[in-house]
Amino acid sequence: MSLRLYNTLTRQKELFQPIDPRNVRMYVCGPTVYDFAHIGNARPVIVFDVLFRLLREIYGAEHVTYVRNITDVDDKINARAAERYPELAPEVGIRKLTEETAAQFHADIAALGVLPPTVEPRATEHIVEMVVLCNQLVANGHAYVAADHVLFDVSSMADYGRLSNRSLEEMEAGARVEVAPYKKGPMDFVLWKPSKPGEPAWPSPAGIAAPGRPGWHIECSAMAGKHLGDVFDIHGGGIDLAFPHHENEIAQSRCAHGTDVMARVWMHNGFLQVEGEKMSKSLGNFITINELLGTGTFGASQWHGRVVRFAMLGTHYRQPIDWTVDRLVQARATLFDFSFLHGSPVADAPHPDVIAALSDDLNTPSAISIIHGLAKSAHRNTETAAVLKATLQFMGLYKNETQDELNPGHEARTVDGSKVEPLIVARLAARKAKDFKESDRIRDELAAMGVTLKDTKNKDTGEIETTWEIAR
RNA sequence: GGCCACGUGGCGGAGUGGUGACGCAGCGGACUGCAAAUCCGCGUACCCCGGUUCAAUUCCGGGCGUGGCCUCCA
Repeated sequence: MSLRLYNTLTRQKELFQPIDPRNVRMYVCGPTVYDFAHIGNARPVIVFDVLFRLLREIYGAEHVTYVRNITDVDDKINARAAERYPELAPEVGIRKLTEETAAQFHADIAALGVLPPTVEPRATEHIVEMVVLCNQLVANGHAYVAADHVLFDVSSMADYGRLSNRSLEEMEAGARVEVAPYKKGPMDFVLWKPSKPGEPAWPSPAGIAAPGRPGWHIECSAMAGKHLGDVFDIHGGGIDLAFPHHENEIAQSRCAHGTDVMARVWMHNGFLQVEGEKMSKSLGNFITINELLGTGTFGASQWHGRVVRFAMLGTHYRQPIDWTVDRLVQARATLFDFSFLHGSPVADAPHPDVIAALSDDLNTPSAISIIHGLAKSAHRNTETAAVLKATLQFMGLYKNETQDELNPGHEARTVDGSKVEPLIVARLAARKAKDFKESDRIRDELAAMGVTLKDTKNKDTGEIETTWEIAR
């Protein structure tokens, strides 16, 4: 099985060859924990969860290390904590906010069928590593100290801009931001900055007396380096992070460690729109995972996590995706169709064709197409049904839910089975007597109770047997 | 202004230099007393204009449209 992945660094699909097949290493930028995660945040989490699962399948679960960080030091966090917990000391309020937000994030993505990563490091637990990086970069001439800041000197790096495919001249020409006076070059970026009173502060690197805090990009370099080494296999994130965040991560890590690359393969998922528009708070179409799962505010319905996941994976990860109610409706309908697998046995392994489809740069739509093919024969063939179920489970798309469970908030009428059974018996008797008027009346009566009937002919006895379920 | 994606049938969405995936919806049929479920069948879609080619939706150029980055937004 050969895995091919699109590498942003080379702009083509490449055969994936891990540095060490006994320890395949992947890093994905996780959330900055200051607010509910939104549906755009969910995309990379889901997409790289699929890749994680695929790598585990190919190389063995114990041979994959997946690091997804939590960034818990950031200007937005400070601002939000002060706003929400004005009565608390800043560090207490910040801690409270980041803990709560991280817990919410975990609950949200667990509902989306996302496996926990191997390591989930927090930025605030890696300050020492960040300070070390800063010192290394100053020592080897890639960074300098100015006005109590540590700044990365982009002119010191020959191929800065390689990932996002832009030259320094282009960037400077296009720059629209006022350049801080202490910067040597306009594109130089902050590795470390002094803390204002009330802001989190740590002892600064590079002989700076004033306490300070890290810049935006350094935390990922520090955490990736600590948990995955100077060079690792895959780095993922949203396409909007390619510049400047990933570009700067690369600059810091490579210049500190003296390597040609930071990660061998860089993967970026496409952007997400909502109902054809950019998602933004001002447009009022900003939608969090939590709202989708629990509130019924999007499309006047609550959506099961697997429905959200299925809807997300219906589009290839690099394509733009338009998040619409209709998409969720269709995803839910498909999952309803698969719920005939409820209670059926599970095979040990997913279907190889699905692994093959995913191995072609995570072609989830193609994988789903193969799944539909399996579903066709699974209606008659219990072995195929078991493989289908294993395949769906492998992709995190189905875990033995009933239709009711897949339809949260849709107050399923509780139906008293003991009342249904006698009516079914009576209807069968009426049918046998060819009293179809009576049998239809009973079916209507059951329908009014919210019960849908299915008649099947028993292959062995030739008898008609009736099963029932609660109507959708 | 610079850089970069995307534009496929009513909808969603793969893919390919030449036999038009797949799903939803729709239509027809089988089965059924009727339903439901299931099964079978049905769609000459590739933004526009040029170019390359025996052949382009697929390659190249231009245009139009949508979106992203260059503003610590995944």
